Amino acid sequence: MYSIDNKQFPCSTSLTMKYIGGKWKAVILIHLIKKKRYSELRKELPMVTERTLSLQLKELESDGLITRTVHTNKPPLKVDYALSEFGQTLIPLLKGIAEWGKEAAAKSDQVTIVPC
Amino acid sequence: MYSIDNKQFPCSTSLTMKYIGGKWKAVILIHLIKKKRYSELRKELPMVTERTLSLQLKELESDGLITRTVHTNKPPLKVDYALSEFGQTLIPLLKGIAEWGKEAAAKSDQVTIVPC
DNA sequence: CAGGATCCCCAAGGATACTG
DNA sequence: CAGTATCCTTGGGGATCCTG
Repeated sequence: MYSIDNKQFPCSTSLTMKYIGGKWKAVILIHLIKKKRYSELRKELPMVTERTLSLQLKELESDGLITRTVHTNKPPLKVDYALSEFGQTLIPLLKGIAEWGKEAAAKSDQVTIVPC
Repeated sequence: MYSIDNKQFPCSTSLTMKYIGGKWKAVILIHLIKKKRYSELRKELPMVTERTLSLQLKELESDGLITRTVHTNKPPLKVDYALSEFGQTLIPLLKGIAEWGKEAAAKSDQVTIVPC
């Protein structure tokens, strides 16, 4: 049994899901395997709304998975996001998740592949 | 871009999360690596409420990840749940998720390990 | 025994407009 | 450029009781 900030997680699986669960966290993390500007991230993830993206980034940062670096403080701002050392330990898992999705799409007849 | 039942998934990662995301799906799946009776599952997962467990099991079944087998139709019923062939392809990933959680708990100073 | 039915609530997430 | 602020919707999940 694990606990973070007085919230309980009954097993290691649920603990991992606290970090990468939710609708977009894993997607954002996998895009941050390469360090990226906020605006680049937005362009790559148009399906995630501004508000949600920035909330998720904050959570990921406070969870210690990513780092946020501000390069100028006079507008226009430049902000980089990247995986922290801790976040980098997730890379194999993230790649596994993406890979399984691809294979599942190929196998399952419930999934259809559509052009963007 | 993928689509299931008219819902859009922009990348393979989000597709995987559709299957194992949510608060309990991965936890339930990992417990079903060994075939199990409904009542056994309930005992092992006391933190998941009845309603949620049965809803999640239904979803997992309709997603094709698990199979449900009824052994008697006169009460008392006996029902087994197990990973389907498709669901079994998730096993390495599920183990990876559980494993990362353990290591994260050991490393992170935000996580505390508490007795049940 | 293995769930379904009901009621409820909160938090995740969406849309849009605005700002240091 | 990189976010906040505000408002709103929805559905995931909890608690409890009931049933084939």
